[in-house]
Amino acid sequence: MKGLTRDVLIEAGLKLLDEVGLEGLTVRRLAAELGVQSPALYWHIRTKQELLDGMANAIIVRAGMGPPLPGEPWQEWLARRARSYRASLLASRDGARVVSGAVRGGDSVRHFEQELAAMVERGFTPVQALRTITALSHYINGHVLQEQAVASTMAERGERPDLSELPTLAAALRSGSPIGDEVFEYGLATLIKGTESVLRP
Amino acid sequence: MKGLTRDVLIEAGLKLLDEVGLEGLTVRRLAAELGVQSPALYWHIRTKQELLDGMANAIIVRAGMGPPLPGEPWQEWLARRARSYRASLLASRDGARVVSGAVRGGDSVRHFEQELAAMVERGFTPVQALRTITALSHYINGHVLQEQAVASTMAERGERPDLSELPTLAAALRSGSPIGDEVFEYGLATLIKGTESVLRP
DNA sequence: ACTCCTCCTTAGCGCCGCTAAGGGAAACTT
DNA sequence: AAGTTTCCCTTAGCGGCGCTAAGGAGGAGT
Repeated sequence: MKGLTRDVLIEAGLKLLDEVGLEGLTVRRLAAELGVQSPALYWHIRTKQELLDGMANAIIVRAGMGPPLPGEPWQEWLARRARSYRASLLASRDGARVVSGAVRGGDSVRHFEQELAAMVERGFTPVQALRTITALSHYINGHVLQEQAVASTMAERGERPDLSELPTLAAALRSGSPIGDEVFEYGLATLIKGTESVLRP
Repeated sequence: MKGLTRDVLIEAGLKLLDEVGLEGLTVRRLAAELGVQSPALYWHIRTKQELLDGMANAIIVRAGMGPPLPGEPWQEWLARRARSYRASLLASRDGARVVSGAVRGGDSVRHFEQELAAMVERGFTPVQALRTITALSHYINGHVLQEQAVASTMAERGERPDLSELPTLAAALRSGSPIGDEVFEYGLATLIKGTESVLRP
C-alpha cells in the first residue's frame, strides 16, 4: 500500500468511522486497514485528535456550504445551508460528535467570510450576521448530536420511559415522532422567523 | 471511608470532573479519591457510562427547571428556564459534553411532563410544546458545548486564524466577543421570537 | 455454630495512544 | 561510483485504561 498521506488517513478514517463508529475508531485499527503498523501513522499526524480534526473539517467541507445564490432571499439560503450541513453530519456515523469535539480548521473559514459578507449586504450588521450563523450552527450540532445518539443507543438498549403518568408527553409522541426531519424543520423555521423579528426594529 | 453508594459516586465524580476534566476522569482515579480500589466501584455501577449518565442527570436536576410560575408569561419562563439550564451546564467542567453523551434519566422526566402541560395550557399543541422545548435544548447544548470547548482548547493551543483577509469576520469580532452571555441571549431571543411567530397563524 | 449476603481486595486480561530506536531504500552530494 | 542524508516505515514496549474473576472479611439471620 503506497502513497500514504494525511489526506489518505482522513479519508480512510471517515470510511472506518462509518463501519465501526467513533468508539471503534482506533489508531491501530486504522493502520491495519491501511496495511501498515500503527506507529507509521504518526509520521503523518501528530496525535489522533489531529486526525479527528481533519475528519471534522472534511465533513464540513463536504456540506458544500457557501454564500447565497444571486437573488436568493436570505431566509431560503439559510434554510438550504442548514439542511446541507445537517445532511453532511448525518452522512457520517457519529458525524456530529466528531465535528463537535474538533477545532475548526482553515478550509472552512474562507467560505465563512463570504457568507457573512453576503448577509451584511442584505441588511445584517456584522455582529448580527455572525451571531445568527452561530446560533444556527449550535442548533444543528445539538440536534444531530441527539439524533445520532438515540440512533445508536436505542439500537442496543431498548428501555423506554413509562408513559402512563405522562399524558401530555404521550399525546405529543402520538402526533409525531420526537426525532427526524420534521422536528429539525420546526426548529429551523423558528430560528429563521425569529431572525426576521430580531432583524427589523 | 464508609457509606459508599451510587449517589456518593456521582457526587464524587462531579467533584473530580471539575478538578481534572472529562479526559482525566477515570474509574481508578475516582476510586483513589474515595480511598478504595477501582473494582470496588463496580459493585455500585455496572459501567463507567452508567456513572456518567448519573452525573448528567444530576447536572440537569441541579438546573432546577420546572413549570412556569403562576401568571408568568411563557416567553419569560422559557428564557428563565434556558438560562438556568445553561448555567447548570457551565457550572461543571465539561458539563455539556457529559450531558450530551448521556441518555436521559428518570428524575428529569417528571418535571418535563409538567412543563409540557403548562405550555399546552398556554396555547401550544402537545407537539408544538415538545418541539419547542426540544429545539431550545438542542440550541443550549450546542452553544455550551462550544463555549466549553473553546475555553479548554484556547487555554493550551494558542493558534488563531489570520483575520487580514476576513474583513467582515474581523468587523464582527471587533464589535463583540464571539462567545459568552450576549451571544447566548441573541440566539435565545431569536428562538423565543420565532416561537411566537410560528405559534400564531 | 453455621450459613448467607454485602462489599471490598488482589491479580490480571486485552486494549488504548503514543514514544524510542533503528532499518532499508531512494535521493541528493561530492 | 561512493558516501551521506532524508524519508517513511518497522519492532519493541511504556504507562494507563475499562472491566472481570476469584476470593476474603465481617456482620446478619437462623
